[in-house]
Amino acid sequence: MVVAQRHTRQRAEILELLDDVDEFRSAQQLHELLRARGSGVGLATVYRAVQSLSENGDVDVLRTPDGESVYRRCAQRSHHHHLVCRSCGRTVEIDAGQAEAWAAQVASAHGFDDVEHTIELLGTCAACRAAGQG
Amino acid sequence: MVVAQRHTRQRAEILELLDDVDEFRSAQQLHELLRARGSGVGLATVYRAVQSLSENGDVDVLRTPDGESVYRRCAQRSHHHHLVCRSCGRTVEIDAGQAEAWAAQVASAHGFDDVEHTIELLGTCAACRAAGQG
DNA sequence: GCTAGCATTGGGAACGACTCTCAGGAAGAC
DNA sequence: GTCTTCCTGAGAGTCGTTCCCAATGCTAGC
Repeated sequence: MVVAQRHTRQRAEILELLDDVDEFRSAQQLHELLRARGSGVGLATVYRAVQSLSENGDVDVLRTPDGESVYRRCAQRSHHHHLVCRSCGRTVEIDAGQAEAWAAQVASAHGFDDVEHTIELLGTCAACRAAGQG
Repeated sequence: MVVAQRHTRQRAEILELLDDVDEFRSAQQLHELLRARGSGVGLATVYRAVQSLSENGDVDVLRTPDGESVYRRCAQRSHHHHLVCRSCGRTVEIDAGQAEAWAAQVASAHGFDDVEHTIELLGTCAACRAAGQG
């Protein structure tokens, strides 16, 4: 049976916040932002929400180098990858067709099946580079 | 001044263990394996060792989906990627020239500089597939 | 609108990976 | 052998995340 996803104020607030924010944010950051907006949503609830949202494919999850999970509501619901600015967090959604073809080919060359891939790009965007040099 | 890396029994044991093991292992697993071998190396020491080894490029680090860092001594010291069997952990080191060219090109198309990339492949190897089907 | 049933919530405790602290020990220079 | 300095190990601490459970509040049925 399908699990009934109840519509609650908390979940709505979290979704609304995710729509307002363009960068990847951790659950803790989202929690703080909600508090700053005057919402009393609990941390555990934020964790539960982003988890179920990511399971449904409504938000994308990334792992930061220090092991924190960060979440973002992406324009594309289909499979894609991210090019993230290490300085300002600006995120570009990229189609990874070429890299995926490569991944599939490499995998089959080594006799591997059911291959998933992790492909993320981290760089410095033009604006931050200009700001850094100026 | 260059930091002097002292040669200790513990570090030697950890390196030796890493040479014996072909799959990616977490610090905790390495610690257990050392204990099983009768070595009294402490967990903190294992963490310190793998950290400094990975900083020197002597071991490769990966993050498991559940946020654990896993380490492996690779044949190639130069930059490469991994194709890992999700079932038995068998690891193939792959040259990622093509994917890297793609990454660099995508990045520059969006005005990004100094791009690092994370590219890892996870699949089921031929042996495990055969075993699973049999 | 009221009620019952049940998923959701929230606060705090628990958990797991990892790091820090600090006193004792060992490696390397002389 | 002695001395200096770095390394070690046990346990406490940190931090992100999940669990627990009583209270809350959706939702459906009336």
